[in-house]
Amino acid sequence: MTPRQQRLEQQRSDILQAAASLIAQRGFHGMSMRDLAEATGFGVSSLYNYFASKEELLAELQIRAFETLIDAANDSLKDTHDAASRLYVFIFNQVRYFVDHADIMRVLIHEAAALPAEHRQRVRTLKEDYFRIGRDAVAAVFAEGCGPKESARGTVEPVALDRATYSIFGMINWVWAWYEPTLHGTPEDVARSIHSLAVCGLVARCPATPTHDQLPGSLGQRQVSLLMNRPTATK
Amino acid sequence: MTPRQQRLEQQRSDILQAAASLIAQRGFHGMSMRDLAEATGFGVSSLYNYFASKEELLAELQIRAFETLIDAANDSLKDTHDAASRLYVFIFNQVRYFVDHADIMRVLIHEAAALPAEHRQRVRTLKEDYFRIGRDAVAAVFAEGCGPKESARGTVEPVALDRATYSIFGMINWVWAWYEPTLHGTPEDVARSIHSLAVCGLVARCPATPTHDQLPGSLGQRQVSLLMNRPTATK
DNA sequence: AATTGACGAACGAACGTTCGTTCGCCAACC
DNA sequence: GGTTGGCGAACGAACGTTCGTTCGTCAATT
Repeated sequence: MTPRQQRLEQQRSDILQAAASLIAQRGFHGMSMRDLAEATGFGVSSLYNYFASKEELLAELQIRAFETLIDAANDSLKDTHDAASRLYVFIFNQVRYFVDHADIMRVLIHEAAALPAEHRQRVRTLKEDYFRIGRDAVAAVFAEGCGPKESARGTVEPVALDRATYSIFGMINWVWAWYEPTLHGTPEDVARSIHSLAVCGLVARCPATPTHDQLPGSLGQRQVSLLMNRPTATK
Repeated sequence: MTPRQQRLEQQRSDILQAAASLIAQRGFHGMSMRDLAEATGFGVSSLYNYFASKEELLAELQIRAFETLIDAANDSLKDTHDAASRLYVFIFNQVRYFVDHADIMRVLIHEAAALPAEHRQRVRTLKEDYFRIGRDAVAAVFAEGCGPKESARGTVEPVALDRATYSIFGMINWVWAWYEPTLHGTPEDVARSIHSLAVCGLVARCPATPTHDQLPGSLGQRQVSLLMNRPTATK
């Protein structure tokens, strides 16, 4: 990659990052290209040297973010094998992504509908891929059970599995709406709370569940790449 | 209330309902007053006979909706006393509201930031009221435990309680993003899945928890008033 | 019972502003 | 010296809002 292309790519990333921040605050329709120009230091028209249109910009933002998130999840999961821990890793991966890139995550959650029809399908596919990863992790916990042998095993009704998976996604995704580092503990605390709720609920004591001490709590050491660096760019 | 005022109130409600639908689809900034005029059959300028501005309209929409939701929750809870059932009732109340008024709920979740500063405080207060209702229900389950006596009782760390409550809200609030009646079962199914996850988690068996058969499953018979009827107007 | 007049409710047209986007031109770099 | 990346100016369209006006309705006055 020539330095020329590198510079271009860097500035595309900067613009996307600024756009994410503005869109997170005001919504896609609430951000104007003039706002974005001011935030990036470019002139309005210069932005069109990097993105064909405002909608293309949104599409690229969402696609990159989802791909980064999916890759990070796969990467985190590849060394963990027992069901409960895998679920924790999955949860923590996304919570961490949230905390590091709150703006982007907010855009991902809010502005799917603002995409032009052509790009919507691509994002939907990515979203389904991501959902499947989460659902597999949930299904494994379901199937394995947490108790020694007395707990129920086997398959679950698919619809119920979907509902449970969506609910767990809900816990994670909702983090953007409330999490304040100074008030609500570390990202690890949040991930543990969610994981504990998902596996054991509010009240149950689930003896065979790995204590959270045993879980890969320092997962965060491998820093997720800056949002906009595609996986190929990080190695 | 004169028929004159009644008619006016009715049309205000109609406009708000139409606005909710449009805002749910396109976001607040994505809906123009011309869109709203077309959807309601009014001329653009006539809308200003009912609302002072676009922002006032959003504020009124959110305030009415929250008040309706809070009243419905309090109403549903007043006859239920054991902790687990109260949590179920709370969950189901909101899930039902979701299913009946998906548009409004979506606006409630997405467009809080689009409010002018003056109205934001009012909505925030309502939101905090509602949060407290949910947190009390969660705290009671926490404190009471579900098992006979071997389960832990007593108070929980407040921060952990908040995290758990927010997570449960997350499950409920995320319903808007995925629930499709033809795919995912009845609203009762959804509420039961969430309640089960909240109380018992994915795998634990929690003997003393009331089976869902015993829970007020037919809560839905008392239909929540149409969104826009303020509590004072329903009696 | 007919006339009047005040008023609520609707409208189309137009306001000034801001929107996303395009164009032509200029400076800097290979 | 051509290519790239930058800009201000300008575009038509759409934005939220206001304005002057009209047209029923209905109570009070004749």
